[in-house]
Amino acid sequence: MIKKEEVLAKLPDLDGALSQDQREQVLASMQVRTYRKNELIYAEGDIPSHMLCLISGKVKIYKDGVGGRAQIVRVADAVEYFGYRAAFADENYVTAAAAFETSVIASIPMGLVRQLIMRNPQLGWFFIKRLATALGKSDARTVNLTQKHIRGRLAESILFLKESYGTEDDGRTLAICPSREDVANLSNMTTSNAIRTLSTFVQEKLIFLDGRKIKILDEAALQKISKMG
Amino acid sequence: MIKKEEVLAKLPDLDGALSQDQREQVLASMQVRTYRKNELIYAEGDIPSHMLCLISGKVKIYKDGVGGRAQIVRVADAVEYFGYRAAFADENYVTAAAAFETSVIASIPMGLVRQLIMRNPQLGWFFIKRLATALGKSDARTVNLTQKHIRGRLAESILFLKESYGTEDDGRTLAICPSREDVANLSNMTTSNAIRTLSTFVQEKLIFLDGRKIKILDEAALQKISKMG
DNA sequence: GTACCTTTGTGCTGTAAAACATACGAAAAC
DNA sequence: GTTTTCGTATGTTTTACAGCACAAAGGTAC
Repeated sequence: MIKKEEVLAKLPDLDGALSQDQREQVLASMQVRTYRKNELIYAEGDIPSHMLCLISGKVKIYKDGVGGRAQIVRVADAVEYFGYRAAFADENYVTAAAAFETSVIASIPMGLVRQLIMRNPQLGWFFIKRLATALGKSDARTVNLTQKHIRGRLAESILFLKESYGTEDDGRTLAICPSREDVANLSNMTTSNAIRTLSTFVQEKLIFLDGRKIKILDEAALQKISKMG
Repeated sequence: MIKKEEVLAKLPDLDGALSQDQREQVLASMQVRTYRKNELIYAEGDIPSHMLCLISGKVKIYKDGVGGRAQIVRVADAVEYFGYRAAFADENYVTAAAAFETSVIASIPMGLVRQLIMRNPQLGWFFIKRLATALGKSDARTVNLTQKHIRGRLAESILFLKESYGTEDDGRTLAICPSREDVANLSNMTTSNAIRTLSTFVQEKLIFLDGRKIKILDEAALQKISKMG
């Protein structure tokens, strides 16, 4: 069982935007839950009643496309807010979210978030910045996934995972251990091709694989492959 | 020459968020310019000093990808604000914008926009909603462009153009006349394939072509093709 | 332990779409 | 008025990749 007090210490204060009073309001109405590995956090079509905050763990946000193939569109790392886009756009969720690994997530009623934004322009600015950044990334992703060839997409995904989740102490082994299917869903390819192309990367000494662990051996080369397409 | 007074009448007041005072501030610092067909409005890497408002005309926002192939990521129709994402995200432009056809565009200094948002939460909310909606569309676009086959992508683009720009009085002829290259850049395909696939759509009586004019003959079928992939 | 299932790895085949080639009419440049 | 350029159109070739099929390895249940 996670105690709210423990979360309290970790909860980011939305870019310093909240007053002590508002902060307490948020804490009072906040719920905390733990999700197991691969557990669904919300599904496509769900009503986005709460904003979520990833206290610890890792989360993938994905869309199911044609023929059941999933595409991971975003990921969240601790500590980070997520799951608010649909509510702001006045839509139901068009994506689903699931835990990459065991994750602790706090939820805050969207109604309260809206109230706070209306009283606190700095908080509004916080979300404007986050949304604008995410939109830029999404646009870049659209072009990368459509125009790059399979090797370029895989190289990009590996760098994306390093960027998003960081590395272990050696600075080269990715902090996340995704299944081959997750890699495929990030890179817009079939699992077969993710496995195959990872293998050729190993042969070319670009990466080293140990089960699901991915160690980057030649980042410069990966960047080149990613850039060239 | 366009007079500011004419623009004034058309300028949307940002969802009714502005006070009369703020409105006048905007008008005082606003610049208006006309862009010719295909003229560049801003380029990738430019510094986004101004927010833009499309008073009349049509605009495409696109990214140049691998091998000089462009991908249209968004379009703007009159009257609509655009070109603010990069400034909000504190980045230089990662996209370029050009006029589909002759367009009149007003520009407002981003500094003023930021000031107004900080004083006016409702204005912040206006942009949060717009950004959140755009992000949802961008995510959907990512999946559609990557997973659908060429016919599905083309069908989707035709419906997207109808959605975005509407039709002539007959309710079936698209209000925009894009070049085959524009269609290709919307649909993530080569110009050759855009031409070829448009031709087969004509043969199948789904659409009728008259130069660059596109008339939708069987919207239900197009929707089915778009959905199936 | 055995049985079962999931994940991973590899080879083969068919095909969608890019690349290439070529042609033609219309607009633009001279 | 001629030439050049550009947009459109269509046929052919090549290739990257998805879709199997199948085997091995690792987990989990009993």
